[in-house]
This record gives sequence, structure tokens and C-alpha cells, in this order.
Amino acid sequence: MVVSELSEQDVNRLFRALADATRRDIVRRTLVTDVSVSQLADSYDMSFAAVQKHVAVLEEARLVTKESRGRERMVRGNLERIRQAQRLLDHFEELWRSRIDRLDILLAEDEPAPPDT
Amino acid sequence: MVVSELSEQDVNRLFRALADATRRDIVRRTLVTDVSVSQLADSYDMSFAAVQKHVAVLEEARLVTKESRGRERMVRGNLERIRQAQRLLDHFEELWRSRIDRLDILLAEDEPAPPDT
DNA sequence: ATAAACTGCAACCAAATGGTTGTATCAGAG
DNA sequence: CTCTGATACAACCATTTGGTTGCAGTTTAT
Repeated sequence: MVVSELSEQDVNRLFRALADATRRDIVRRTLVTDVSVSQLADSYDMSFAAVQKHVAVLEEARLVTKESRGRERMVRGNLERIRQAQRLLDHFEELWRSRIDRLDILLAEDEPAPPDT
Repeated sequence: MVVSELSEQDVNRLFRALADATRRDIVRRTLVTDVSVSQLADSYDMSFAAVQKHVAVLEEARLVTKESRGRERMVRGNLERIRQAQRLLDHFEELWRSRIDRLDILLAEDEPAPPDT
């Protein structure tokens, strides 16, 4: 189980960070190329401080990292975190498959349902 | 592009709905088997109304559907919505790949960068 | 017909979110 | 050294969120 690295709190932060269009856009841009905070701020119709807060949220969720370069902080998207989110969603798929399996078993049996677990 | 069905608002709701441990658990349970709202409420250490609100959030995000059965409302997880979330994350992966491609091009060239697009 | 179980919804509350402005720090340019 | 650009951070504010209690409406059971 590769996902056990993540606490429930971590998962909360991860999905919450993705639940904002500006932040998703920042992640997209910084996955393609490193961008400074002020470059990002120029792109959105809000204050520098607001963009900075979004970056901070993404950083706490570890969806981006920051690296000092002179007086700028370059923001870089962290693909590994995206992959962790994907793995979490994969688990939901597996659960769903288990429902199908249970149905199959029921259909294949003419005995009463087996003791649970 | 299969994801264009989703507005930014839809995506916000989708990820926000997933950003709560109780709601994720409800989705997991209702993906495996249909469960009534009161059965769900029994499982968590909060009021019935609180659980009902969580279900409502999931319903708005279309992560679950409800179906009347007698006096109960059976909650059923909607895998398709999970898959849409996965596709959204896949797009992030593709963007990241484009970064690599760009690097490859730069390394392979000794001419100045080609006109973009 | 009554009572009990299941649900929906409104009103309320504390805390978190997403934005603002203002001030301070820090690195680079003149 | 001084000015400017880039960032950080605090204080503040409106709205949303996640919880509560209370009440009303339906469906089932007695």
C-alpha cells in the first residue's frame, strides 16, 4: 500500500488545495515550467498577497515547492503529489470492483449468503 | 477531450467534496454497497443532520446519488465521477510530460528556439 | 389511529477560507 | 548608500463550512 504515507489530514489538504480554479491553474503552469510568485501574480485579477496565499496553500499540500533564485522564489509543480492523488482515487475504483465481485458471488451461489468477513 | 463536460465550478465542488475524511468514507462505503442515510449516521460520531449535510454535499458534487426505498433514502456511490477526477489529474501528468519534451527539444537543438505552437 | 423511524430543512454558531491593505525584510541596480 | 522590485506577514473583513438543535413531513409498525 503506497498511499499509507498520507494521513487523513494530508489527504484533506491535498484535495482542498485542488478545489480552487486559481490554484489548479498555478499547478498546471508550474508543472510545465518554473514561475516566480510575481510572474504568477501578474496573471490573475487579484492582489499579489492573494496569489501568494494560494501558493502557500499549495506548498502546504506539497503540490508545489519553492526555490530561492536571487530575490525571486521560483515555484515548481510537484508531480509526485498528483500521482498520490491518483492512487487514492484508484482505491475507490477497487472498492467498486469489490461490489461487482460480491454480486457475482451471489449470482453464482444457490446457498444462503456466506458469513461476513 | 472528455473532461470538458465539467465547469470550473463543478471541479471545485468535486475536489472540495473529496477534501473531508467523513465524506470520503461515505463514498467508499456507498461504492461497495447501497447504504441508507440513517445507517451512515450511525457510523459517525456526529448528529444525523451533520451526516445528512455531508451526503448533500456529495450529492451536489454528484459523487453519490440517492434513491427512495420506502421511508429510507439509499445512497449509492457514483464511480463515473471518480473517473472524471482521475481524468482531470491525468491532464496534469500530460502537462508535466510537455515540460520534459520541451527540455528534450532544447537539448537537441543548436538553433534558436522555434516559433511557439 | 397513534406511535415510531427516517428524512429534510431552517436557524444558529464557531472556525476556516479567500480576499483586502499596510508594513517590514531582503536582494539587486544605480 | 539608496532606491526599487520581490517577497513575507499581520490585521482585518465577508462568506463559506461544518457542526449543532429543533421542528415538520412521510412511511411503516402496532
